[in-house]
Amino acid sequence: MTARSTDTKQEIIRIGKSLIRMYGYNAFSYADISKELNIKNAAVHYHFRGKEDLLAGILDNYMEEYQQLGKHLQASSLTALQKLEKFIERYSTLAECNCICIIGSVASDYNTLPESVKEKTTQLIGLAVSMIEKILLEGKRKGELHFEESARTRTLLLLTNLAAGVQLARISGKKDYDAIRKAAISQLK
Amino acid sequence: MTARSTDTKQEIIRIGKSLIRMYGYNAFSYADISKELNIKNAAVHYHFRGKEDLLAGILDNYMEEYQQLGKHLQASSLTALQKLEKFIERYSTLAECNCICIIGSVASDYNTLPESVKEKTTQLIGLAVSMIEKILLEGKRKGELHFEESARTRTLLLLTNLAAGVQLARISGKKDYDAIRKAAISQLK
DNA sequence: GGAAAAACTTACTAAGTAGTCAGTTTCAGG
DNA sequence: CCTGAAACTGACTACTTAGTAAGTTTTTCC
Repeated sequence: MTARSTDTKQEIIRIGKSLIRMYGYNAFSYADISKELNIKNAAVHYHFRGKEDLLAGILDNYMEEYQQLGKHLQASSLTALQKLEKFIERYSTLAECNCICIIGSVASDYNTLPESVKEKTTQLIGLAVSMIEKILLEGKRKGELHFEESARTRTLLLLTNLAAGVQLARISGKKDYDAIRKAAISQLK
Repeated sequence: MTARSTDTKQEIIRIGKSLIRMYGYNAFSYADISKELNIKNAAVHYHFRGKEDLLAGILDNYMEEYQQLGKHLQASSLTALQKLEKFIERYSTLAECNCICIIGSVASDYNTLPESVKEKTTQLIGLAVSMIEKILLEGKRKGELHFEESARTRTLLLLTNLAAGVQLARISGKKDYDAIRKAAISQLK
């Protein structure tokens, strides 16, 4: 909104995060960002030399977000199930605004991403997986959650249900996402 | 390869199908197709007036493919589990060539697709879902497969595991896809 | 208040995009 | 063999893209 503010860089990332989940890496442009911020596209280039630098910034931001969420959940007094539901809530929010998750977005566009950021996508997924894995293990230990496969495999099953669930929700509607969400949770109880 | 052949139109669709699963709708161009076929981009426009017509052709082709597969499986003497594995095999092939499935591809790019083809994506997913649903129902009836949720919900769980599974495989490797595949099948036994 | 650094604009480039149209080649059928 | 339709080429357009360079405004801090 207000140009020439000290947090333009953060605003660019904020809008970039939204655009990449809404349209994907190849379908948004510097013009989309500069228009929304009422600045010129050269100003965006001032903060992020190239599109791959912007993508790197966006991914770094998501990693901080995930790490913060992980710490927050770990320090909380919630049950494992409640922690899991807190995480899943993020996806429910996405399903409501026709967005897909950042993981599904970069995974879909992976073959077109600049080499310099591919490694970051691996790290991001690693963060998300280990966060869920910890919650599942805690839940199993405390007898709150039940599953037979390894915690990692269970994590992958849940994460793919959610990631593709919000993708599907765009086309076949939010009801399908809700069915997936409920079934995925009840499988773990 | 050979230009001026009578099946240029089919060749365009063949290459388009590959490109859309490899890079997504927004990341391939008429130039990619014309180069591979050694023809000019105007020739591609001769067969498909615009990119949205090409996408429509690609989706129609996938629908035929699914319908044919559905009939073929129904007429076969395979067990429900074997039918399911035949379907899942398609995804394993995708995971090996860094491709994602057409459903995940159009779902990821959905917000950027021309309005005229959005309906077709709904139909395509409907076809895939009902095909798997039938197999699951048959398996349950014959006592070969076991699940508590509705067949449709079970179908959605499986389809999302597979669709996001091949997406994830691009980044974190094929091992994760294999773990998902095995777990998803054994859940139904 | 003045200098230096940060933030931004103006004005541009080069490349790639889908798409058009007039003309040429190829091919099938009478 | 000739004609007409189908398939394709050559040469273009209008537009969008990421990206750059030089100059201007704003902010910070001594």
